[in-house]
Amino acid sequence: MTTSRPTSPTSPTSRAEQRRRTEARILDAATQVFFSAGYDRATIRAVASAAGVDAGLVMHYFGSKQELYRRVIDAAPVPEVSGTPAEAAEQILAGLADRLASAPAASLALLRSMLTNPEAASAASAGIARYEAQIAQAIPAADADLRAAIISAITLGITVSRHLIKSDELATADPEQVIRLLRPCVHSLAARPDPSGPPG
Amino acid sequence: MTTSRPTSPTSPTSRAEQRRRTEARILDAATQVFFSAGYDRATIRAVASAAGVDAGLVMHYFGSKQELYRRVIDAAPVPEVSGTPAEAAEQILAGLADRLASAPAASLALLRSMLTNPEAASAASAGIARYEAQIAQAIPAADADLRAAIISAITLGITVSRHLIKSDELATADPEQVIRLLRPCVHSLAARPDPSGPPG
DNA sequence: GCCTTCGGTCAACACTCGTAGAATGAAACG
DNA sequence: CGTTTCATTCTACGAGTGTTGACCGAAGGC
Repeated sequence: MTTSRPTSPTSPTSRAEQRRRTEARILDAATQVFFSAGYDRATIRAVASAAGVDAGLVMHYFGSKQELYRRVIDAAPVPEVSGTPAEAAEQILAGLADRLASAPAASLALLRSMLTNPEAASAASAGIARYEAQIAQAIPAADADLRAAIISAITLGITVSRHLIKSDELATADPEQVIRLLRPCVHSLAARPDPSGPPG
Repeated sequence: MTTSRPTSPTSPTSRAEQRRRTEARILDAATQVFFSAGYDRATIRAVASAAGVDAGLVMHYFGSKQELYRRVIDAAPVPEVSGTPAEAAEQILAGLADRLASAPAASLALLRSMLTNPEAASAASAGIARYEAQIAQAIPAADADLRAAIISAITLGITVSRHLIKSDELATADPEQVIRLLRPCVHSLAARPDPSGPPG
């Protein structure tokens, strides 16, 4: 369709460039498909169709469905958390608010796939571990790792309840109200809570 | 194998009784298979094999895979929550402690299947809604439903992180320590928190 | 201009799944 | 006894899956 100039040695769409673009397009489509369907229900043909190519090409470029999934996971970003415990807590809450307000993020894709497929689980849990490490480094407590894991689990549960289970009170709630109710929880976990706490 | 007495009108294993037993055995096997595999990865053949019968018999008795799944969900129990907010909070924490210490419960099966299959989701979310209603009735606040949903989401996130994601700090943590860290959260959600709270 | 390289498509294989229907054989009943 | 009922199994179909290899056509080096 386009007026290509075949005589040019490095044409605007050289072979290598074309390949790079197609591969990126497949990866984007795979991210979307894996998210909305989960690992098992996601099909190579669906990814190929969404990318506008043939299923065989997906296999040709990525080798296998598992390898394609691993590439998707590796490309998923991890939100940054830093500063004082209080600042970190607010960053976590802000990130959660984003996830509540907008369409579900990549982390949801990880989760759904993880719950679906045992082989996908090991690849995906690495992504969550990265997020927990981010949180843990901002918590000045001996059990920082456990606290970070709990915080991560809470945000995960909230996000899952809203976006995946849906039939929830949470699905229709105002994100800000959820955050407001959750704020003392996250802060009490990020910073050491009232030392005159309940009896053990 | 057993010395049957065919002359007896109602033999120790009459036809109706035999059918009842087989059906119950299939339902038990289905519960187990649906739990450990999720809806999609669970196969009629696996259920049949676990029950020691043929796949066709499962279809003959339950009509379809979805119908079998619905029967499994309907049979799943919901933990009771009642009393004052503080008492309810402790009951919730105790239930969570049980789920952390022992093997994953039926609720996990619901969740996994729910996340896997959209048709299974509607059947399973009813079970979670029942649990949230239990919690909400014990919370004396205008936004009791939302608070209950958040509490349910938190316990869900914790359970998922420990039993399904596994590669967590949570997977190896002492359940009591998790409960201790979580106690102020649940209590602050069940009862109204400090009225001199943070600025809106 | 010729020949290689390679992005991309097509058709097919082997497998598993849910499901349907015929076949079997023992129990219930006259 | 014969006949009917019914729990149970066997066999098979059709659809969908990941994966493969042959094939096509244009880009790129000589």
